[in-house]
Amino acid sequence: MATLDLSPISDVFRHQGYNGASLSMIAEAVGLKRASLYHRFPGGKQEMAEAVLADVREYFLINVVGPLHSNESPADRLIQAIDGIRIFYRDGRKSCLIDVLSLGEPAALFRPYISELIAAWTDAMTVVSRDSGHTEVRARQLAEESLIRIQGALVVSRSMMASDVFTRVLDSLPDHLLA
Amino acid sequence: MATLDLSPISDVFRHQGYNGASLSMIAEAVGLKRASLYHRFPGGKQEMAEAVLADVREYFLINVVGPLHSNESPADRLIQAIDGIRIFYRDGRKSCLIDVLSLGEPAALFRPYISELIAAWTDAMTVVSRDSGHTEVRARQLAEESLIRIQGALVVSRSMMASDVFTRVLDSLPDHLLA
DNA sequence: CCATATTTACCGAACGTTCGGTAATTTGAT
DNA sequence: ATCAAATTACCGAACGTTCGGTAAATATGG
Repeated sequence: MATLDLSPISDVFRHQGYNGASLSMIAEAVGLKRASLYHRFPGGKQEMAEAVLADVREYFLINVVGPLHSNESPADRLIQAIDGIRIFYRDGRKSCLIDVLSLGEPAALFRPYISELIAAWTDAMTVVSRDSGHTEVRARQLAEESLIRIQGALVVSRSMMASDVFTRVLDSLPDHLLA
Repeated sequence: MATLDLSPISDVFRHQGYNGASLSMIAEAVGLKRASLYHRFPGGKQEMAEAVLADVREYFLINVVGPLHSNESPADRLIQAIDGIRIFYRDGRKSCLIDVLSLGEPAALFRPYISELIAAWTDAMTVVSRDSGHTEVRARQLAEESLIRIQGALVVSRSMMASDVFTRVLDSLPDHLLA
């Protein structure tokens, strides 16, 4: 059986975007020939991207959204979630699929997946912020703001090749999000 | 003669990314045949992107950086700059070349241009923040933070197709940046 | 008429995808 | 446990299309 490891494919999409990610790159990344990819993904490139998105979704539910909903203290929950985020983005060295897959005409194919991902993430941050003492409305504002800062930090640190920008934003999250 | 209008090319790059922007798309956008582009841009696709970046740079220097350095009040300066930003990004409906051109392997070609653009922008916001009463160090922090929030808002509002996210961030800029 | 601008026609390479076929593995009946 | 049958995994070669780019021919304006 040996279900294929999706993270090399994820890396290609995150680094190249959807259009920029060629099947040759993907095949080389997973150690298969181009044709063999169609055994694992009969739906072709689009199915590969969808599989990667599902994989990312699972990671986020387990390592970010899950911790944010636990019954520990808001501060502890947020610390765990931040760790999950930091690891996922490799300290800001890896781009975000939300960013990268929302470009060009292929974006339409993934909008539903991406919207759901953003919603789950924002909701979870809203919960931990509210639990720390903020009103529901304020908590939602702060959660949205946090998502924006994370995405912005990823763009800026990538375009300047300075990953400390991302690290700094992550470290400041508790102060921004919690009462 | 009639020097070519670069904004259609800019739009293609911003919507599709560098890899995703094909010469066919660009040719159609400017109303020329593919081959004719090589009369205007002997350097090919890369020269087109560089020309667009130079065009963007000029816009920013005139409509964003310039106003931020004027001798009006910091609040008035910032308002003018925000207008320049809002128009440039069409209320968040258009992506940022800084984001889009820092993806994939072609990113290396544009890193110098992009770094300079970011530096000029950040410096200008630092000036207006310092002039409003903040210390140099704090002003620089806030300027960097503002750039991050703008870039993040562009990503989020694009991926959710909700341009109000971007508008809200722009409107909140004076409160964040000025003392 | 001349030069510049634009076009048509074309190139090799890479694209995503399909297909026929071959190892390798799993299954099922003995 | 054995061995043929069936299934799974993978590959090489080729498909038609589009890519970025070039050369030769035509159109346009001074």
